[in-house]
Amino acid sequence: MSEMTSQPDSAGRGRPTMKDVAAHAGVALKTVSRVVNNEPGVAPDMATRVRTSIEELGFRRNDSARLLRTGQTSSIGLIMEDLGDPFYSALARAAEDVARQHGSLLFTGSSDEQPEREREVTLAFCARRVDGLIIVPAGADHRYLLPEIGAGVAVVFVDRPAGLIEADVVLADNQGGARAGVAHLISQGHARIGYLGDSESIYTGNLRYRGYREAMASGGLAIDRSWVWQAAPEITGVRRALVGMLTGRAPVTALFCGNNRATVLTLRTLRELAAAARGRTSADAALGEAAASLALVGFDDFELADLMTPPVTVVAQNPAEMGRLAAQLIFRRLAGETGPAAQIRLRTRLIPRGSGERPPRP
Amino acid sequence: MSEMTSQPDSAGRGRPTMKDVAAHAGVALKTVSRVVNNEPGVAPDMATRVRTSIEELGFRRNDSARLLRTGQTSSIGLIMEDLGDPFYSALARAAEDVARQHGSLLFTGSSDEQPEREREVTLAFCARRVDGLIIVPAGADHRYLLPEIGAGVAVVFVDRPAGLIEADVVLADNQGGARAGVAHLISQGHARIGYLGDSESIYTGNLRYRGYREAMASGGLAIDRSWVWQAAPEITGVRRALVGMLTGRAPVTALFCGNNRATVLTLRTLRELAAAARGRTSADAALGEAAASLALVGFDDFELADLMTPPVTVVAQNPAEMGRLAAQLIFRRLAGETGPAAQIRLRTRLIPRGSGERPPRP
DNA sequence: CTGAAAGCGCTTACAG
DNA sequence: CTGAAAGCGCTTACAG
Repeated sequence: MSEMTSQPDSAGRGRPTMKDVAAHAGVALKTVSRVVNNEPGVAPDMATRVRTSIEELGFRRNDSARLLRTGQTSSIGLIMEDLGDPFYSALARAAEDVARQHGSLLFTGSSDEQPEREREVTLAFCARRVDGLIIVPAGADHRYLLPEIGAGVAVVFVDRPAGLIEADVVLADNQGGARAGVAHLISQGHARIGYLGDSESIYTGNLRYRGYREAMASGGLAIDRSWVWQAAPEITGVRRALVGMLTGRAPVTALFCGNNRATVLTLRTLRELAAAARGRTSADAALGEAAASLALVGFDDFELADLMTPPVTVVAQNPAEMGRLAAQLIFRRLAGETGPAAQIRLRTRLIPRGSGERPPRP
Repeated sequence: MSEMTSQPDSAGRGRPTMKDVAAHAGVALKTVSRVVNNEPGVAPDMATRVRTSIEELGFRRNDSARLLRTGQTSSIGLIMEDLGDPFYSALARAAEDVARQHGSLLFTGSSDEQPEREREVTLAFCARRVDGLIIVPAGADHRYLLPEIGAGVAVVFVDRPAGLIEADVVLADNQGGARAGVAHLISQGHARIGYLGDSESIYTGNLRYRGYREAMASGGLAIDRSWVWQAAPEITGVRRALVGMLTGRAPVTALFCGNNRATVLTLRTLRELAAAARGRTSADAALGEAAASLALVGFDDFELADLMTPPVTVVAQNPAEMGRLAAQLIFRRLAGETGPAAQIRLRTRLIPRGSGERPPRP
């Protein structure tokens, strides 16, 4: 009275196994395995019998058990700063597609930029014996991965390189991109150009700032220290920074933003400053005018940049391409490729839309 | 010469197992298991010996093997339309956080709105014996999940209900939200209000369109069929729809957009129409003016809505809250809760920002 | 406190 | 073509 229904014996416990199917069909377990895996050499009538039992019992192979025996798990793990951030979710989606093409499933986890959490999530993936790891690192020391790599786990870093270990990495051309963005502003006639971006302790922040300085130097332009603001972008800091840059002894006429968040917060603040200027003191009015006419180029493209007023000129990265390449590197390694650690550097693309083509205010 | 190094014996194969640790430490395998799992009742010196061996061999427990024995996998699967879409990635991130709190890992997969792919990804998760599934359904028939549910897999649907099976579901108040959005436009004096959204064959598209009709009926307003456009939003269709609505015998003065993409495409098109009007025929100019003054309310909030010109009034859902609640339902079920299928309906929130408060053009 | 045996659900390697 | 045995790396249940 329990073999003819697809419901399991008791509350949730005990799904049918190959053993159950074998008993039901009156064959050996191995025969069931052959049918399930489409292995050749099973008599047609026997195969039919097994398939019928599978159907009746509602059997579905337990891949976890299979993979334990096989040694592979057909899964990879992706660790990034925040799955909820459009940059990373685009990257994740692309990685997912490559994984699927290779019959792999994708675990995703967020580190919130905390090294400890990166490590915790990564090791949890390793405990499940993922075949590969794609890591957007938060930490600076990845030696904890050495045993994993030694055991054959394929590891690829994205957006920032690994710390203290050799590993494949997919990067954007941070320095070159920033240089091009700032050079673009210079070519529009700007000489007083500010920089607002991440702290130099962050890999990308460091390189983009360098790009800014290089471009200024190439243009023969000095940098006033009141023009530079480097910290994790949040609204209060950005506001203070902008007011400082726009009202100092040598107010900037253009600004380069080091990342996505910095750009968006800047846009919000500029609009606020411009609005606050109406019907106020002449100092406010001057600040408002400066805010309203500031030229702007941002690192990272973002949705709706083209619908801003004016549309925002950006130096675009391609997160999907980064995710795709990283995943492809994983599967190339898993397929046996043994060359030295690869370093892929993706070109950035300057997209002029309006905000970066404004002339300097007289 | 192979026991003192943390490198495995041969190329990638063979990580140290509990058996290896036991041999190395000269204890029984079970003792190693006790130490690894912090079970009580191990003599301190023995525990130390085992820990030393673990360290030296670089042992890390294989959770897959453990979970095979335990019957749980401490993982859940999330299937949605597109992990790369901000709406879904916000949902995914929230689900990830809840999973982490419960010691679970998260598999993510995209269906691209294809029923077959939804099924394929979902069943792949089931083959790994995930403990639970969070599904944003693409298909309309989920009976294929019956064996899984019978076997104890917790299943929760999000954004749209399950098809042909009973299951927990977390929904937004689609109809009420749309009704409120349209009523808001009516309260601003609009009488000719268009609707641009998904086809009625889509669950949310159907309900939002109903909300639109209800609000119009409540306001005693008739709907001209030239005001309604229902299809998957893409730029060409949206453009044709808008030109039609703005130039017909009874041009609309306001528009309600049924979702995120519709809103964004509309904004893009309106700007284009307004720009094209300058220095053209008088017909173009009239169209441009109508486009430039159109009042707009959109279903779904989106980043930078506040920076549009004018800022966009929306009926906001809360994807993170949806993901959080869905994951919580999963773990409540896994904890033994056996009540009937829950249906959670989340309120939407009207956020006036400017575009929805414009008066009708005379 | 410690351990030898059986088993989770499959596949691998080997007989018939 | 079919199957009985061993084993993947752990935990469970039971002895000492």
